[in-house]
Amino acid sequence: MSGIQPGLSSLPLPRLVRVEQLSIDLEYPDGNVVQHPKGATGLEVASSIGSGLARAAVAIRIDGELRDLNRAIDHSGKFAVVTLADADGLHILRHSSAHVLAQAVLDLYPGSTFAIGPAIEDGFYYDFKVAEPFTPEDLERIQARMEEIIAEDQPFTRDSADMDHALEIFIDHPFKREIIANVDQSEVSEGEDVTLYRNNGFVDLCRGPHLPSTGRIPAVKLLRTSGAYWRGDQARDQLQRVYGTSWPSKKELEDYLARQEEAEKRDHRKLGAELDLFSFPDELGSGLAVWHPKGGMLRKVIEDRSRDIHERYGFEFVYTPHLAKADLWETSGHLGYYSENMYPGLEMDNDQEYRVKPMNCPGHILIYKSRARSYRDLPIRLSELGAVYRYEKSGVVHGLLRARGFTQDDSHVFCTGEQLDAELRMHLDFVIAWLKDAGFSEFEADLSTQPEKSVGAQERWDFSEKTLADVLESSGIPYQVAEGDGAFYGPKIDMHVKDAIGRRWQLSTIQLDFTLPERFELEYTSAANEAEQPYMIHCAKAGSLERFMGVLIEHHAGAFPMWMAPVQATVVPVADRHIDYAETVKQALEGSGLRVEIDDSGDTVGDKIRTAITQKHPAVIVVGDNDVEAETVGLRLYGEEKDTRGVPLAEAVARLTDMAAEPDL
RNA sequence: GCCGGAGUAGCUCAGUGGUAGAGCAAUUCACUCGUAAUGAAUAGGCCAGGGGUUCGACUCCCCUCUCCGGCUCCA
Repeated sequence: MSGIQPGLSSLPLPRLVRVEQLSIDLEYPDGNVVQHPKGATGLEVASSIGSGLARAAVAIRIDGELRDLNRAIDHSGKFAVVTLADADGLHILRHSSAHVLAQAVLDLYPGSTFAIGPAIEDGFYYDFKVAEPFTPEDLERIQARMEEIIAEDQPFTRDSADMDHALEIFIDHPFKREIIANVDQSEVSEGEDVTLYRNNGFVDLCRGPHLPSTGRIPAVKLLRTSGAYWRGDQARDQLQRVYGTSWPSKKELEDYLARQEEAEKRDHRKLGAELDLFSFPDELGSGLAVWHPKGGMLRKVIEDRSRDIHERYGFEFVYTPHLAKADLWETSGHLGYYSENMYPGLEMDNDQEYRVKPMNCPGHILIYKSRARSYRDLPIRLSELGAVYRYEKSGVVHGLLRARGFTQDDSHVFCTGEQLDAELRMHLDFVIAWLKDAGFSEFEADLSTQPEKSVGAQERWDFSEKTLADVLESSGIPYQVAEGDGAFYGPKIDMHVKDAIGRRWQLSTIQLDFTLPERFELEYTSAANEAEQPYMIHCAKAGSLERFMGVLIEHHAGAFPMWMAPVQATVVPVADRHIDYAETVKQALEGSGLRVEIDDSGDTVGDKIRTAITQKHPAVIVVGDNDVEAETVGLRLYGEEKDTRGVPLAEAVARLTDMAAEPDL
């Protein structure tokens, strides 16, 4: 591949210092001032201000609008050179890479046709309809052809066509014709019905901008293929999608691939097996997990924490069965609109059908309804670690993140309209406290509002949405409004966290529900002695314990904060004669509530330490002759390469106990 | 559910139309060791399950199950 050299991201960008009638001066951070004539093309500008920038420049921004580098700039001088170091530059790089991909595929597979090929986060893809699905060998062939096209450094040129001409150009490409037919005329410039980009005979429908030429792609790699529906619609053609990534330098490509590998190492399914936390035995069925003792301890710690914090926030604990009569699910409406996700009914002798619960709400509602409620009873806050079963489609099951059986840390609050604001504030506090304690520090919320089809009184929607927005606003948590993205039964806040390697996960959800109180005819008696319908808030702070723990495993890469680690310390006796003392040490630690194991295998010290570190135990305590005599230990903490020897036992216990303390409630 | 890939020892993976292999883990023995792998020996398999082709199938074909990567879905 030819083109740009590494290190461009450090290039100094000029600032505009003077605009006169005939010229523009740009001053570089190093004080160098360069002049060039007004009305020059972006390419000329870039050339006139230094060869480094000329090589780095991929586009130009004029008055905020991105343009191809080789199109003339305007005469205002309000422009900025865009390089691959910019987000816009990267986007252009990836979009241009997608064009090269399409060009390569159309070259190599005559008769194939292409659909869309956008830049996406970290890369790009292109969708094709081909006679045979791509194989891994095809991917290599396509990559090789792409590299040829890049080596040929074909210039990208912009062109436009009227509708009829464009339809003619893409006569053999029905997906393109469909796009052309749907072009929104309000979005194209005057005189150009559609814009096209050409390079060396290849032409694609595109708004641009593009790199000046194919040779400006420094590093590109195809990653995988998959099926994808045309326009995301299951009922339409299934196309072959090719994913790839491209970067400003080979180094950055390699770094990206290394990050992907790092993410793979954190995969909770892999760590779950390595750390002996859980498994998904075939014998149970897809999406059904068993928790092994280590994972079970981790889960117990999290469940205990969940109960403690629920109690602190004023929730009461309830228990509801896993089965209920079909009638209940009829009343709740689940059989009407959720039955695809429900396990089939169990027929009983007396003709009674039972269903396994996919949600906990109806059970909690029955508790509410078990007696008449007064406004004096509200708010009622019920919570349960409730196991639910949902028949997820076979292709979507994904370890703990998408299982068929899972446990929600579910709660339902029933309150009056006046109480809604305070309740929602409490929920948001709760959720943030919970997530922070688990080790997350970056949060983003989505506020999803009323969709087109919805149920419930409009005034309730308006009031609730406003309250949710107020609560979010005063919390200071960054959020975005997902207009129309709410459930049909109510608006909601979804809380996302960023993990240690920057991925975004949705965990907590706080949802209003206007339909269940209606369907179950929930009431309370107001101060005015009138029957009122309560507001109902669903909330899961972790989401599901399984999913939460899956995310935790990936976030911490299996090295949990000490308070949740299933084994907090491993005691390693140097030789068999030290086992008695190791036992003493273990008991001392256990006396302070620590979870401790002794490695009394016949392995060498080095081997035992290796095992403990591989298992990511927070502390390794080595005891030998010196320690027995002096009542000391050798202490080595996870992540530290050096140990500390001769630590008095009492001090080690105190230190570790301190380190293992749960965050304050 | 859809498209593609895969399923061989507990794990990671070789392998071939002619009766199955390695490393790690396990077990046993020796070693008793001071901070990331002590040595030797042993054992371990219905090659995911079922059907077919063949003199012969782990290998080729079909079906099922499970997993992986995506798509779609996650009222």
